[in-house]
Amino acid sequence: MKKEIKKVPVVDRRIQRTKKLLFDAFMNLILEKGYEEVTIQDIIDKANVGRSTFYAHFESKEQLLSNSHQDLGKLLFSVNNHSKIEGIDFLSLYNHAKSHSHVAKAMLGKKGGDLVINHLRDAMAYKILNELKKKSGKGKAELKMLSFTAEATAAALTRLLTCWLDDDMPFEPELMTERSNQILATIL
Amino acid sequence: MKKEIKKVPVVDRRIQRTKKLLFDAFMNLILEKGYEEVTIQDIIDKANVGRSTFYAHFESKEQLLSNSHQDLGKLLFSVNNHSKIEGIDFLSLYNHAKSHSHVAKAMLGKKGGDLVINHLRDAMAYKILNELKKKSGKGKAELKMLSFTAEATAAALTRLLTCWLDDDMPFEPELMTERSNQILATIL
DNA sequence: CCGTAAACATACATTGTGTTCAATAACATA
DNA sequence: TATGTTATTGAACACAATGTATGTTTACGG
Repeated sequence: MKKEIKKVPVVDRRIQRTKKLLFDAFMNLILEKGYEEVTIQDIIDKANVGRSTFYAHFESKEQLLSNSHQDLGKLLFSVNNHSKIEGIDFLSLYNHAKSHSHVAKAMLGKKGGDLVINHLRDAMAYKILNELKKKSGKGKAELKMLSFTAEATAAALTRLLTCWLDDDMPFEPELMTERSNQILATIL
Repeated sequence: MKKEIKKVPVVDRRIQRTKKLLFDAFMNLILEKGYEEVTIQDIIDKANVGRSTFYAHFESKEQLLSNSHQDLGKLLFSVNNHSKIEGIDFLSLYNHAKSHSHVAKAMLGKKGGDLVINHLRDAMAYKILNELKKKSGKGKAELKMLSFTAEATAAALTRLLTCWLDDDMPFEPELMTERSNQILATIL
């Protein structure tokens, strides 16, 4: 048999470099002029990358964004091994946001688009609804109002995070976690 | 004296017609393909209005939108003469949304942009913060957290409305008002 | 009916988009 | 280090939307 050992798909360094250049340029441009105003032309200019190179990797700025914000989503609340409660790990969320505040502000701040924010909110709503279902009847109307409640609560929690970021994180993650759990507790 | 009675600045019928054509076309286009996708070209095509005519009245689609959504904002919660509480008149809000559901969905639904939604949320947050200030200390940190709470609550209430619209208003305005006031009560 | 002003068609320069292609440079690996 | 592979480049292209300008036509209000 031939060498089947090296199955690790080593990513070409050029690709890593290009993607990082594009992503960093995008983040900075968002903070400069706001998500909507940033064009692909802006990005490739600032990154100093050929036009065709951009389209070799992404097909839009949305895709360039969502490429890297999936990691965020996962890291934030999908797998929280240490937490016994299977709810949302707000402390990890706030700590992670704080230690990557530059990117976090670009993605979730007021200059950023609503794409990532809404995605985060939707994911939260899904989790919350699951929790709510456990503690309630199964009537059709009741279930619908329950999902509205989940959506509203997720919106509140997301807003709390984005305000905190936009205000340059004036409180410690621990305090924000406490406040978040308070809000969550009022509806559970 | 001459006739000073008719001080009403009668708006040229052509202007009214043009603006209505553009606005209606815009609303329908939003519901068809989503706010971001709609171009000015689309709007003037569907409205069957000359390109230069559009720019004679508006300088962007955002302005075309905000032109008419100010009325909405006012009608919703700025002046509520009949309500004794100087809070937010949710019943008027939901009733108004229901009786103009086509426009309301275009402006606040998931196909609509986040421009109007965020504006509504901000206005709510402002009102809520004022209420909160009355019932709390004036410490600097305390005030800041209070404003976060106001923002979060406003986000929740706004989300409740938009979900209700997107779900084709499955409950009566009275019930939604009750739920809204419940949410508000938990933080006041 | 008439003077005014809105709407019109048209043209134009500008900018961004998305794709193609041959030439070049950087890469992984042997 | 040599070699085959692959990412990147720059240029060109067609296309669509933007925003502005102009002279003409149309419809309004008085």
